[in-house]
This record gives sequence, structure tokens and C-alpha cells, in this order.
Amino acid sequence: MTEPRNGSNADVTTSEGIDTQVIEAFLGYSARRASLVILANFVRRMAPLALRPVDFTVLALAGSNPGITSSQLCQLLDIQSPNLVVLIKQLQDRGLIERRPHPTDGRAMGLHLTASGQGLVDQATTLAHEADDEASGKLSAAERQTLARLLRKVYQ
Amino acid sequence: MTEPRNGSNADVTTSEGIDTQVIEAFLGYSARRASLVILANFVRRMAPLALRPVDFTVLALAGSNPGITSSQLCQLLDIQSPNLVVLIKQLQDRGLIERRPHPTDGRAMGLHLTASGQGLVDQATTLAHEADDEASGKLSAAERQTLARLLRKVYQ
DNA sequence: TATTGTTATACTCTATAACTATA
DNA sequence: TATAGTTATAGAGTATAACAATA
Repeated sequence: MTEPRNGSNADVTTSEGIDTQVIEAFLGYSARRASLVILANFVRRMAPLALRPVDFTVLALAGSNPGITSSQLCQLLDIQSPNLVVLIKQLQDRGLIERRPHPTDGRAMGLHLTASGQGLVDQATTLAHEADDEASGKLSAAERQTLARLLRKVYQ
Repeated sequence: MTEPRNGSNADVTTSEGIDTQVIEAFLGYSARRASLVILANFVRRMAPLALRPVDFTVLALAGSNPGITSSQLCQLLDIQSPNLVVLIKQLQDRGLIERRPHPTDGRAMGLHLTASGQGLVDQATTLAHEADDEASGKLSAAERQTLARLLRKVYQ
């Protein structure tokens, strides 16, 4: 008697009678589907502030790390630098961040939140927590913490 | 004493001294990062068979559900039908699947694996399990099952 | 009237090549 | 020589509109 690889006795057949067991057995499938659900909810909740997930991430990091550089963000977030240029320019045009010369490296520019940017990040953080709570609404608090811990363990 | 929202006492500061706590507190961030790591590993492992994750998913579902239709795949996988048309055409051109008229619905076409397609799916399934095991190598077997269960709970 | 599948197309996201200024 | 940042562009992924055939 082989145990199902997904470690569950849950019904993996849809109401239409499609057998999805073969794909739900894979972590990659479940991780991607869950990620898309959570992200879609985030985007919907954050729509009033017109912030994409990556925008919020950059703003939040700039808030916690004044003077953070583009190259640091690229390395941390796995973003290609040419793509980050556009993103930063947009945040700058919206008056949310400022770029100041790096104190010791003449090539680099440090990112700093403006007062307006700080205010938006504060609002966005509240919304993001609400979105997260909603997306993980089917989980208990303990399950949510476990999920977060296991996910970090995978990508770190 | 407020417990950190991410439910961890782990060091959330990178070696460069960047404070990432503010973003790692969010399930959306961790889920996306983990998903990308797992998917990238999958793509690398599956490269010899030239199958993208979505290709493997469709082939595997066609294998488990002979005669499955495009509309069923669209609904199940959250794919827009125009995009699925191209995908199926490619799999058909590679001789991996056949499309046969639906027995009762004259509009629909059922998908069926060819012998060649079944052989490729078998190889791909082995590779996919290896990829999954590698991507979750930092997790114990119990943790892996827990993660899979919690992810399904989020997106189902 | 609704649904399946299709074509064409636009939009977003991501990746690469080549360049400058500085380390 | 290597790195930070930039420009231009290509590619992949995803979404929308409009249509024909069938339910």
C-alpha cells in the first residue's frame, strides 16, 4: 500500500471528475498555484494605492534600509538591473522616493523614501497585512506561521 | 512583547546588513520567492525533455484524464483559452498528444497522449519528482508533506 | 443565448547586449 | 579589470476582442 506522495487523503478529484492527483503531488505545482492566489489577492487589495507587489517590496525595503542601492535590491530580489531602473524611475516620478549620491561609492545612488513615500508605505503595509490575512484565511495562526517558515526554508 | 509576525526568530538580515524583516513577514513574498526557486529548478531539470512546467502539467493531466478538453484545462489551470490553443498546437506538432472529437459535444476536442507522449510523460514524471525532492532538500519528509498540505489549503 | 475553440493582437514581465562612469 | 547604473531591445508570458461552429 503506497502512501500518496502528496501526503494527504484529501479528494484530489474536481467536481467535474478530473483526476488532479498526478500534478498536485508536486510541490512546484502547489507552490505556484498558491503564490498566484496570494499575489492576485494582494494586487486587488493594493489597487487603490496603485502599487504592484514589487513596488511595495522596493518601497518597504527603502523604508527599512535608507540608502539602499539598486545593486543591493537586484541581488536581494533577483531582479535584473535594467528592469529595476524603470521601476525606480516610476517611483521617483511619483514622488515616493529620492535618490541621493552614495556616501562612499561615486557610482552608486542610495534610495530614500520621501515623506509622501513613507506615508504611502504605511498605508500599504496595513493593506498588505490585510491581504495576507485574507489569502491565508483558511489557515490557523499556527499553520500560517508554519507555512511561512517552510517557505523561507525552501528559498533561503 | 509582540511576536514577530513571520513566526520565526531566524536572522532576517542579509550578510550585507540589509533588513529584510519587513518583507519576509508577508506570506505573499515568501510564497512567490519559494515558487520561483522551485520552478527554476524544475525548468533546469526538465531542460533535456524541453518541457516547461505548464507543458508537463497539461501532458500529465491528459495522461490521467484521457479525453480532457481545453475548456476543462482552462478552468482547472487558470489559463486563458487563446493561450492554451498555442500550447496544445505545439504539443500536437511534437507528436505528444492527439485531439479527437468529443463523443457527445460536437464543439469540443478531447486530448489523448500518443505512445510517444506517454513515454515522455513517464520520463518527465521521474525528473519532476527528482526536481521536487531537490528543491525541498532542506525540508524533512514531514515538513515537505506539511508544506504541500498548507499550500493546497491556500489555493483550493 | 451560451459555450468551445480559434485568430489576431496588445500588454506586462523578464532577459540580454552594449555602453558610461567610477572603483 | 570589475562594478553601478543606464539605454535599447528582444523574448516569454498573459490578457482582451472578435469571430465561427455547436449546444
